[in-house]
This record gives sequence, structure tokens and C-alpha cells, in this order.
Amino acid sequence: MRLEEELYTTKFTSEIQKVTVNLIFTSHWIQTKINKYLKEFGLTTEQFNVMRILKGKYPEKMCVKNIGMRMIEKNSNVPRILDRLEKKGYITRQQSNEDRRETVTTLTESGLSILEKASSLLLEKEIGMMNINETTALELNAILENIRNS
Amino acid sequence: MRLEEELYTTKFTSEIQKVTVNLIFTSHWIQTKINKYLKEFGLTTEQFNVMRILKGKYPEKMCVKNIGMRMIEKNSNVPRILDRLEKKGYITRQQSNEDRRETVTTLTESGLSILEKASSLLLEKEIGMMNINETTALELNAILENIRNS
DNA sequence: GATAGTTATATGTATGTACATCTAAATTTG
DNA sequence: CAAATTTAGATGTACATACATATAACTATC
Repeated sequence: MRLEEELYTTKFTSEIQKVTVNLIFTSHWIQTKINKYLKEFGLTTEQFNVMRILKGKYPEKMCVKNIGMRMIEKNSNVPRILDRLEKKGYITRQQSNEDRRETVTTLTESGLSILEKASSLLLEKEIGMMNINETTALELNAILENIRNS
Repeated sequence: MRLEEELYTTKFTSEIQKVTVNLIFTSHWIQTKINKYLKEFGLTTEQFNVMRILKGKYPEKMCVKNIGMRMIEKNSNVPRILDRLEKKGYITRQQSNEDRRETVTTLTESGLSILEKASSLLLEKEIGMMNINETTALELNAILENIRNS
């Protein structure tokens, strides 16, 4: 559907102005879908993202800062997301021995297991989630990366 | 900068998978910029959006549902955003006479005035905010609208 | 026209962002 | 090495989303 219809608006003053709104709208649209899939596992997207990042280094432990650097949302408050994952038993936290300011974290067995299940569902859903092919995706990725060069 | 560098990750398994992350990342990147501009006026993006929508019908009053339909973020909790705008004196609310379930809202003089200032700053910043021209923007808008056809 | 169903909005709770502040530990500097 | 600075993380507050539930008012149905 055209963005104008989605937002019940008449028109935008420029294609650039419309791009701004269209990017934010499409991002919300995707996130809403992903949220629904993850809900089945009792996970939020941010919790899933943190776990996915921890998996990338597993079984190595990661400090809070290094997790934060890899988050899609750079303003994420990682300690609080870790609070919830710890409460659910999906991660463990301990003070680092090398640098005692650091809190190092790793996935538990239970965390690994639920991550695997959630990942495989998302991988499966990913195909049909967006109407786009690899060629256009490549093109879109290039445009997005260029947009941020300013 | 390439997305892989932004997220300190090695690579994505497909361009489509990368598009998902790239769209969400770019959306956050834009929103962070807009937030910073609006902060000068003590407004959040959502508060600004609601005011912009009210301006579109001004001086006609709008009900909560019609505002919500026009929000970029469809999960917005409009009554609570209105609470904050009312507290700041930027809108007024009253029960509708036609349908007493409805709460109708309109901008105050003060609201119109701050909206005008914020809008003009955003319009000015919009040009340099993203590195994109009208032609590519047109193309990007078409891709985004197509992505959501599924 | 009374009852059932629907709709518009408000509100409660958990989670997350945005941003400021605090504390402890490491690092730098004189 | 002591003092100053920086860094890592935790935590407080305001605002927002996600979603469930509650309430009042409207509409449909018998």
C-alpha cells in the first residue's frame, strides 16, 4: 500500500521528505512482525538481539560495552536487558577478573536452547516476511549505507 | 559506513537478512537525529507527530482514533501522548457533542506557535540530514512500498 | 425499547529508550 | 605514587510501546 494511504495523508512535499517517513514506517512494520514471532518464546526483539550477540562469541564471555556496540539500537540500555534475561535464566553475569569494572556475561544452556528455537523460526519466516529479492536487496542495502554517509 | 562495521559483525547470510537489519538501523539513525533537533523545543517525535497531524485539520477538532490512524507508529498510545501535550498547554481536549464516547482535540495558540518553529527547523535540517537526491529517493520509496506488499 | 454486541477511549503493567547521575575501578599525569 | 581524569556499569526519571482490561456510550437485534 502507498504510504499516503497508510497514513491517511494527502501528499509529501518532496520524495526526500517521504523517504524519512517511509523508512521509519517500514522499520516499525518489520519490527511489529518480528515481535509477534518472538512473543511465542516470551522474548522481546532486544532480548533476542542480546542473546544473538552473545551466541556470536560463545562460549567466550562478553562485557556490557561490547554487547552494546553490537546492538542495532545504539541507545539500548544493556544492563537492564541483561537483568531480564538473567531473571529468566538465559544468561549469567559475573564481575570480570581482568578488569573489575566489567560485568561479563554468557548464555546458559537454557538460553542457548531457546535462542536456537527462536532463530530457526525467524530464519524460516524471514523469506516471506518482506516482498523483495536478493538483487533488489543488494541495491537497497547500498542506498541505505549511502544515506548514512553524511 | 558499512552496516557490518556499525554492528561489529562479520557478515550476514543473505542480502535480504541484511536489509531487515539495515532498515531498522537506518530508521533508528534518522530518529536519533530528529529527536536531537526536537529536543531544543522540549518535544519528542511522537508529540511532534501528533501536533503535525492536528495541524493538518486545524482549526477542525480531531478525535483520538483519527489521530492514531495517521500516526507513523501504529502502536502509539495516543491518549497518553495527548496527556503530555495538554499538560504543556499545546492542545485542548473535550468530550464530543456528536458522539460522547469521543474526545476531540485541537491545537492551542501556543501549540501552533511551537509547532511552526519546530517544523521550520526540521524542514531546514531535512536537506542535509540524509545523503540522498530526489531521484534515488523516488526509487527508494518505490522499493519500500513494494516490500510491504506481502 | 431492553438486551447484546460493538466502538472509543482510558488505564494498568511490563518492557524499552533517552539521558543524567552515581560509584567503583582503571589509567594518566605531574 | 598521589591526585586527577577516564571508563564501565548501574540506576533514577520521563517518555513511549505492547498489550490486556475496564468503562461508558453508541448501534443492532429481537
